[in-house]
Amino acid sequence: MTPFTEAVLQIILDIPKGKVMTYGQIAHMAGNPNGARQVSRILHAMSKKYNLPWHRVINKKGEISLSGEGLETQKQLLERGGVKFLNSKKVDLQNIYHS
DNA sequence: CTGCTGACGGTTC
DNA sequence: GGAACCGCCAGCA
Repeated sequence: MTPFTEAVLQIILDIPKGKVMTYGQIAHMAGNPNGARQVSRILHAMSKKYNLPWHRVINKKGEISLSGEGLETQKQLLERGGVKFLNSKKVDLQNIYHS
């Protein structure tokens, strides 16, 4: 477990309900400005072992990067938290959390 | 240990 | 405005 991974997990857990963050933002805050991709890897791997709110993480366009059922699951979870959607994939950019 | 993959993002055509 | 390319490096077989 690298410090980067830990930081990423912390940040994700720290995202307030009803807000979302982009991979790039998280990576940058975790101390790795170019580690957006690693964030996605961490999400995938760690959400199985830990109970992570992975659904609060989206790409920079403000869209959900998944498709099919994953997309619907994420959408449901976000809407349940009060996040508004502009369309089936895109999240309202005002819901993006920045500290 | 080695190599491949990828829930991304910035830059360059 | 949009497609293509490249760098980044943590997991996993």
